[in-house]
This record gives sequence, structure tokens and C-alpha cells, in this order.
Amino acid sequence: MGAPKQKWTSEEEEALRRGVLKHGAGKWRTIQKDPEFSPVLSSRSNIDLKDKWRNLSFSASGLGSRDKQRVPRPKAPSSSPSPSPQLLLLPATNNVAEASPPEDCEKSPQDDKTPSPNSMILEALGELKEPNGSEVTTICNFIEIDKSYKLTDSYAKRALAPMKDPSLKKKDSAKSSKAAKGQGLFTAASPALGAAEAAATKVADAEAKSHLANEHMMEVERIGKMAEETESLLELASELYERCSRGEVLTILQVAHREF
DNA sequence: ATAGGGTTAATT
DNA sequence: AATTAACCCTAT
Repeated sequence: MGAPKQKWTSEEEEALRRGVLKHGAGKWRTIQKDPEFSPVLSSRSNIDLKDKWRNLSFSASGLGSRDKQRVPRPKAPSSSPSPSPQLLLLPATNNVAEASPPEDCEKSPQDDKTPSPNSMILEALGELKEPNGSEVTTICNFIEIDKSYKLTDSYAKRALAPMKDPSLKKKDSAKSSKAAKGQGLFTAASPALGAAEAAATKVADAEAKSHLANEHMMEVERIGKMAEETESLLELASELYERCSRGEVLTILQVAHREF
């Protein structure tokens, strides 16, 4: 009776974000049970995590001064066939990114009119890049979060298995892979699209060559509708791909290629 | 156990 | 009154 509403604290929010970044969105139970976030999210249930993440995602999606298409009105059976299945994505991180960007990070001259949500992700990736090398699962999760790619943990497990081998440090290997298996999915608009798409396709094909592929196609189709986000996203993918190809860190591409 | 839908409470 | 956020219920 005396429980009005238990608002989420910053600690809990951060824990949730970290958990999602670490284990991936969807593994609420795992995140909640993780000893790292357990003490913080002890009073939250997996459902609460999901709900919170949902709210966060929705807020982040419609938080760009974009059209405020609000049509949650189930009270209009006449006229108005279908507004627009605008899919949401890119919950990203809500870190402090305002104040004043002193200097450009490195390149990305296209960082002008677009908020570049991937920049944050890239930065985060660079930050969490440990001397030991980022974990494959982390990168995998990144991609999963970015484009809502559905990567099962089975893939992660598989990728982690061969990763133990130190001889995986190849300098250049999958670079000329191209692997434009699904290049015909949608029209390519930028050069980076090829590489990025190839990477995504490779990863996707590595494990999900069954019904999951179908979902991927659908997802790709949806993404194709959003040119801006797609380009930004692909840029990130390309960056990751190049970076990994260089041999800086173990990449899912190499592992995937190995498995292939 | 997770995803989605719907409801209630608090804030503006 | 409208929006947001937490909570609850149901289906898969």
C-alpha cells in the first residue's frame, strides 16, 4: 500500500546498460543473476529489467526532435489504414555526450548533422578495449544492440571456443573475403555498405542460416528504409571490420571465417 | 524465461 | 489533459 513507485536509480540504470552490453539484450535473467549486477538489481526482476530497457529504448528512439508521430490510439477503426511500421532501434547509451565536443575524435567527416549514435558505441568499444582484447561476446553484443540483430548465444559460445587459440592473430585474412552472399538483399548505396553488409551477412550466415536468416532479412529490409541510420550503422560496422582485420583485436569475422 | 500488451501512478 | 515511467498480466 505504501509503495507508490520504485523509480530506477542511476546505479540500476547503469547496471542494466552494462548488463545489456555484456550479455546482450534479452538475457534479463542472466543479467539479473550476474554477480556483478546482482547487488544492484537485487530488488529488480528480469521483467523489470525488460520493462526498463523497453522504456529506455523507446525514449532514446524518439528523442531526436524527429516527427512526433503519436498514434497509439486504438480508437480509430475507420479510415487510417496503417500509419507506418516505424521500427525502433538503437537504444544506445545515454552517457554524458553534451557539454562541448572539443575536437573531433579521429575522422568521420560526416559527423555534422547527424548525432551519430554509433560514435558513442565506438568510443565505448575503444574504452572497454582491454589489453587482453575485447571479448567476442562484447562485440557481438554491440552489433546485436546496434541493429537489433538476433544473435543467439550459441554463436557466441562457438566463437569463444576457437578464440582460445592464440594463433588466431592473423594480420589480414577475411579482408578480401567480400562474401557478398546477401549483397542482393538491398541496394547498396555506399562503398562501406558492402564490407559492413558482408560482415553482417557473414556473421549471420555463420550461425543463423535457418529460420533466423529470415528474421535477418526482415530486419535488413526494415533498416533499408532508414537510410540515415543505416549509413551510420554501416559505418560503424565497417570501422569494426577494418579494425578487427588489422589484427588489433580478435574479431567475430575471423572466427566466423574459420568456422566457415 | 522472454516478449508484448495493458493499466496505474507520478510529473508537466 | 497529455506524457512518461513503473508495474502487472498474458501468450509464446
